[in-house]
Amino acid sequence: MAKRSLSISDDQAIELAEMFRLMGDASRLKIVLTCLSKPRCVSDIATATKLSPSLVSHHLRLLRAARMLRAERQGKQVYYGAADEHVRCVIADMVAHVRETDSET
Amino acid sequence: MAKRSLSISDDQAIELAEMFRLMGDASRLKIVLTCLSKPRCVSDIATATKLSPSLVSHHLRLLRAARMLRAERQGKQVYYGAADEHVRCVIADMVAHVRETDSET
DNA sequence: AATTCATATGAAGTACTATTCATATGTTTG
DNA sequence: CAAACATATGAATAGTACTTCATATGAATT
Repeated sequence: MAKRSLSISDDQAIELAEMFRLMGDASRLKIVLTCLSKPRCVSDIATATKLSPSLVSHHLRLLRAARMLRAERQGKQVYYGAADEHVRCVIADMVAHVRETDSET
Repeated sequence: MAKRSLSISDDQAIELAEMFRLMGDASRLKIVLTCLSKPRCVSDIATATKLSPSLVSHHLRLLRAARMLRAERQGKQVYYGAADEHVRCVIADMVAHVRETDSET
């Protein structure tokens, strides 16, 4: 494996930052984590995160627009889950990494 | 290794989100990436990122406060680098992951 | 010690974003 | 079809954050 280069273009930086920015809000982060392991409907996400359904819906729209989450209607409910396996992995890994770092000290 | 649980406390979510938030700005992300592989002085970071020294300094203060970067004075210059090996790894991995995802499509 | 270079700090303005409340859309059930 | 439920959307507000410009601090050199 070659030495990792960390230089990126301006466009890449902006795109990358956008993904981080979405995770950079506690409400959104909790929402993402809630429906990452398995799809969850909006009201369940709201209950689990203790956020209002309206607020959850607003955030879900952003996460959906960024292709991080994917929506699927089932009757009255709409289920949200990771957009794809890769997204799931990336996010799970990021969280795991940061939690490791956090629990050291 | 047990099945990864992704549930986190409110405090953890806030702390985690704070780290993501810092990476969620293109200017800051570029700054971090610039001085991650080896310590760089402020003016070099400014040149590399095409940002004003003043702006770079402002952002460096935030990154330093969050213990992501570490400052060391050498004469007139102040060199900034990863606060520790773990931080370097976490950030490099996050970037690598996201770049993989990005280059697929 | 005065000047010059490098970095830091402070104030100000502009823009953005999270949240709430009210309302609308869409779906099922009686 | 009406009522009830789930989700989505829109407007308004309040708090925050990025950036710039001016200025200050700190270090080296002559």
